[in-house]
Amino acid sequence: MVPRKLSFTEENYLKAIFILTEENQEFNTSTNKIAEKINNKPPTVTDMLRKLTDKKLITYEKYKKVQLTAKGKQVAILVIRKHRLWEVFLHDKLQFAWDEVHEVAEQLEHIHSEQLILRLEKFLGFPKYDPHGDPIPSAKGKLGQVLRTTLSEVGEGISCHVVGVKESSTPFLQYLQQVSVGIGTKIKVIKKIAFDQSLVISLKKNEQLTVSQKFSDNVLVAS
Amino acid sequence: MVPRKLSFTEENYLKAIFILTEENQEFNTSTNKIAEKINNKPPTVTDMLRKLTDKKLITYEKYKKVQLTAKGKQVAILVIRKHRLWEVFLHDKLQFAWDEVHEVAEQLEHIHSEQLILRLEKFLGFPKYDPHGDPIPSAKGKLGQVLRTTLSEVGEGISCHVVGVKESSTPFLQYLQQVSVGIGTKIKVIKKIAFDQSLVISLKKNEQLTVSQKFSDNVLVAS
DNA sequence: TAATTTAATTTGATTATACTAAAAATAAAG
DNA sequence: CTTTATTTTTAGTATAATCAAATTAAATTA
Repeated sequence: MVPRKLSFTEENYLKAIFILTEENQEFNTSTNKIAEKINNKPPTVTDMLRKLTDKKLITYEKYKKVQLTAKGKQVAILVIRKHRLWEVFLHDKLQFAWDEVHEVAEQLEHIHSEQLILRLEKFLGFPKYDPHGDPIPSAKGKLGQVLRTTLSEVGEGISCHVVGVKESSTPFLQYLQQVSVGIGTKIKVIKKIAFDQSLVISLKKNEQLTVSQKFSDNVLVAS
Repeated sequence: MVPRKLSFTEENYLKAIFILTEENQEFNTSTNKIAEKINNKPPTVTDMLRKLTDKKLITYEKYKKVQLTAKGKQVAILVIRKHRLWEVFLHDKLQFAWDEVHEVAEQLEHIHSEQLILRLEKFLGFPKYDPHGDPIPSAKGKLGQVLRTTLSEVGEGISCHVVGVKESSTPFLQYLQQVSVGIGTKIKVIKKIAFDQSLVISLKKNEQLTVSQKFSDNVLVAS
């Protein structure tokens, strides 16, 4: 079913191709985009594309676009599944801050062991989302919907909880910490100021806070 | 202090050299022994020994013996620390069987993140031994004493608990499972048969079992 | 559509990790 | 203390992943 074990590098290419096609809502992508994503030079990518084509993980002809095959897509999704489950582990169990989980998960996602991931998933209580609010694919490779919007799109009187941020600059993350907003924080939108799209929100009972549009545009929430 | 990040391969060589010198209670080891340990051919080892010498991780001159430097030893011990902590995680938290932890830990031991290991150790409650009964080195690289003997050395009337096995062949491990002996199993030595060194042992109350010398020589216990 | 710009590939090297076959050094045996 | 056997290294290749420089194909612009 799943092909023989792939190298870290091969897995990273497949993941990059998957992410590039997903985030641009397209079926395919190109050599240079992949090169930039992976921090490699285009000639390196060309070589790898040949190799992945031979292994039937992508479809590709030279000077043309790159597309994942069903098999390649499955591998990519499973790598993403591993990445996100490890992120949950690092955040929930080891108390890694939300913005520290990625780098380590980049390494952990390449550990080869189906059992490990099945058991990890169970240990974590079958989480549906990672600490950034991205959905965790199922063991069968089914990728859930992204159930989130920006805080700015939430209507008056509606409650939601924080699942991630769009921007991850240090000043923004520090500001969030300062006002005690993090993953899981419940927020109720009290009022929308029509003038500048500021929001009056309540965190806990009796605690209100006014935030700018720039703030609410960069906080990702789910209901 | 610690040199720049080493490759998986380099770390594996250092670990192999460390284990070979430790288990033979010597200061040094040889090309062929290393080759056998890591399932490579001698010429491959020679090349790597050159490289590790350049990096001042070992001392070595051609046709002579191999010895770890202080630096090399430290790296080796930290790899072993990571390996054993991951084994505890796999066994205690993910319910991996005792004989399934090794393979996955072989991969996990090469994840580079000091924070990860410090937090993992805390999460696991600062364990002193791995599921095989081997001591877990401290963050500073201090390696504890091995507090164990073989079951065959336990005197009549004395109780102990299983911390590991010497042999790990499938038939032996299956036999252990069959008689419900695993990590943590409490054993009391009832009688020693002088004739052939068989042991009569009790597991739970009212449950006695007679085992051969070959068996008791291969079960590791601590009091 | 011809000229130019951009994208992608080819060519030729490089580093890391392996191997086989042959040679050399050391150790063991007589 | 030679001869033989063992251990280890050299020499020459191989694969995977990477790059810079030069070339070719495709896309864009005039």
